[in-house]
Amino acid sequence: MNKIKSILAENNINKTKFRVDLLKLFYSKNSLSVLEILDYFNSTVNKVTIYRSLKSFEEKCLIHKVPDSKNFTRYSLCNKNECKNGSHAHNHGHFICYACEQTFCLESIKVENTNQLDGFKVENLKLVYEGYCNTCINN
Amino acid sequence: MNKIKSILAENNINKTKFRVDLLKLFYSKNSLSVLEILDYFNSTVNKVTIYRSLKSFEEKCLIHKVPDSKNFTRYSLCNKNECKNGSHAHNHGHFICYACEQTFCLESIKVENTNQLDGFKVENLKLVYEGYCNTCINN
DNA sequence: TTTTTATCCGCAAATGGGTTGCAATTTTTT
DNA sequence: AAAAAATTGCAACCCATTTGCGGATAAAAA
Repeated sequence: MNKIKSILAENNINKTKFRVDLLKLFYSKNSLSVLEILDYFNSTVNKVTIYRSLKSFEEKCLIHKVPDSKNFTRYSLCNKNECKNGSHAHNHGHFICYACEQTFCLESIKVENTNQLDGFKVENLKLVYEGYCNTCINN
Repeated sequence: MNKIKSILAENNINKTKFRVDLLKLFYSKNSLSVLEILDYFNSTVNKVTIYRSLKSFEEKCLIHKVPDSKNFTRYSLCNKNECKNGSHAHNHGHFICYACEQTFCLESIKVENTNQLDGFKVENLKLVYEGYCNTCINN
């Protein structure tokens, strides 16, 4: 997939084998944790490299952090309309599956922080649905 | 405050000086982290004791975990109407202040998971507001 | 109130996600 | 091809949280 390499190039990220494979992987998954990445590459890559690659991708708005069932670091691909110029405004809800522990971005659920709260100045709102995804229900 | 001791007694928790003081402290704060508790007691209590007391309180439905700005462990007093018999159903929203990093339970914001989502079976919904609390705005 | 039993406590050490320093390797630039 | 910049792996570290265990304390039984 040449698209992957051009994305890296556009964002001034070196096209090393690992980073190309990692970005490719993100295009095939809803979200990824460090451990899942480590497993996918069969520990042929150092975890420090993973952390640094994720940080780099995040700074270039390729991926953004998503809530995780265990509060670990987990990322999903950014939506180009939402995240730009190093600023992540992923104003959509998320779904966490109790069974597979996967996190899904709910692009259709737009989060508007219009709510006024007595005693508070609201600047942001986070919406996280939990339950079971269809894949887990039908397995 | 005799109320504190009777609550501990009802829940089969030993009324040690520390646990009485800790529960009392919860009645005077919106929420507490382990570090805040450690500071309050001027490190006269071992942090392991704090972790174990919190765990015990949580199991007895005296306190429940609340979201924290840094993903640390943070607890607030339970609402007797919501949490019972070791099961926590704190179905209300939360507010996290960017400045003081305090978490507030929004008892008035009831969270109903009525939303149907295509491809998912929703069992729970979490709502976290972020911004600035009045105390921080007016200081 | 003494004995017994169940809890609770502190200390030390371990666990585990995430980070940092640094030297070696690879990619990009010139 | 050489120099400059980015990436990698290794070891060590940081820090929140957990676990094992012996000793202390509180509650229950006698």
